[in-house]
Amino acid sequence: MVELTRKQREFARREEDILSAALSLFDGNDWQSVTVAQIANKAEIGKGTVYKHFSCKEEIYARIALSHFEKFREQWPTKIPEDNRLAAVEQILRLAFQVSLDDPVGAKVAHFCHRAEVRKRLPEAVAKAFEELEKQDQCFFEELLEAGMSCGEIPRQSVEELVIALHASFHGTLRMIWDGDIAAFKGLTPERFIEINSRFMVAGILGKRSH
Amino acid sequence: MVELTRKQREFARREEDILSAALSLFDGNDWQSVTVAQIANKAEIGKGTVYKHFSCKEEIYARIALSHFEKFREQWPTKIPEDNRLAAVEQILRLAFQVSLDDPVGAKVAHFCHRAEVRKRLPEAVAKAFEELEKQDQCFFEELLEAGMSCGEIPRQSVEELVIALHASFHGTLRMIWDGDIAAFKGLTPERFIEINSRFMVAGILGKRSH
DNA sequence: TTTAATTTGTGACCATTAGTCACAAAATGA
DNA sequence: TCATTTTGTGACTAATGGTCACAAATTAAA
Repeated sequence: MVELTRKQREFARREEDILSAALSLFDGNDWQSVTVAQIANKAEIGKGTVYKHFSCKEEIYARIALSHFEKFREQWPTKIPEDNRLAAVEQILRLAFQVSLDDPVGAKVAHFCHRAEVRKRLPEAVAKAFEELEKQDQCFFEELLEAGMSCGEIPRQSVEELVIALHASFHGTLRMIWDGDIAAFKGLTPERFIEINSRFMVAGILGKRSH
Repeated sequence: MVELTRKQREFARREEDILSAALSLFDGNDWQSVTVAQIANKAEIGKGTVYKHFSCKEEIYARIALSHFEKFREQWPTKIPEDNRLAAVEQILRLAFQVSLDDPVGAKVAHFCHRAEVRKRLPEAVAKAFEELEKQDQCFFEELLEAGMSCGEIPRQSVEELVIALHASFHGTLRMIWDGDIAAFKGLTPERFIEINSRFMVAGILGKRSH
């Protein structure tokens, strides 16, 4: 009985070893070119062993992404101020950006996992977990915006459309960072880039709609 | 003399054949998984011949991307109305989106070529051509926004920061389309997605800035 | 204890694919 | 007619994701 547990524990620990080896190797700029063999090497195990834990390379990505989402979830505010929903929206936006800056590897891998082609390759259960997490976040955000509009803090507009637009802006910001696009703007740091876009997003929420 | 020209013409025509074969194969969703062998096959030539025209696969991408930029450039407005710069900004924004919808393959390939990793692999001359085109577009856009602020149509703010934020929103919008991210929003067409984001971007230009 | 069954680890091996190269074919020029 | 240059080609190489037959270790049964 004790032996069985020990064996299971060691198996679980090996899985952690693989994930942390992957994490450390993904730290560079061209993380996508890290090979399974390199990960196995770093974790000091055979390549075949990796596939005893993960069905494919994408599942390693997915596990790192889910762990990133969890970090995000841990810092999610439990209580929303009743008197200033706009500030709450801005707070969550900035929190999301901050978490991405704090865990850059997890964030860029997570964003990579958004791609339809990647998702297709994931095991059913993992893909489901992704969808669930996203849906929850989105619902929460929608309710918050709705509440803000009800009490007049945010101009009345389609909540669904606003969420969609904020999504695009958010994704665009992070993807430009992870893909090295912001290098085109000389001397622009990720921090300042995020600051600029956070403010733009708030302006977009408050701005006059055409049509 | 005539013979030489004919040979050169045929060589050039073969290059076009390769590019158009690539274009037609990239039409599917997983265009990145199209192989050089498939392209050669479609163009009815040997694989080695492809490399007589292009130094690497990325250069094929780059050529398609440049041709896409050209299409964009052709429709670029020659004259900006002096009395309504905001409308002109919106017009160019929508033009950029429209060109991307009209030439989806070119657009997604062009966006892929933005990635730093891809650029690194391009021949010097091609990379230079990219940078040049982008710089020109950006300068033009900056001047337009500056003019709009001067005559009070657009709230006074940092032009540089505004351009950066619009970039992020624009990139995010298109990337979400090309990467299949908008499938998460049930029934959302690319057209409507773009419409929503165009309006959000205008709202962001006009909206109240915090700080 | 001994033996069978199950779990876990492994690297040689397979399939695929970007890119190379020695050579073939064709055109050009002397 | 023959040499030189240009262009075309597919077999070959290297790299990499993934598989599998087998080895080692653990557990269960006899």
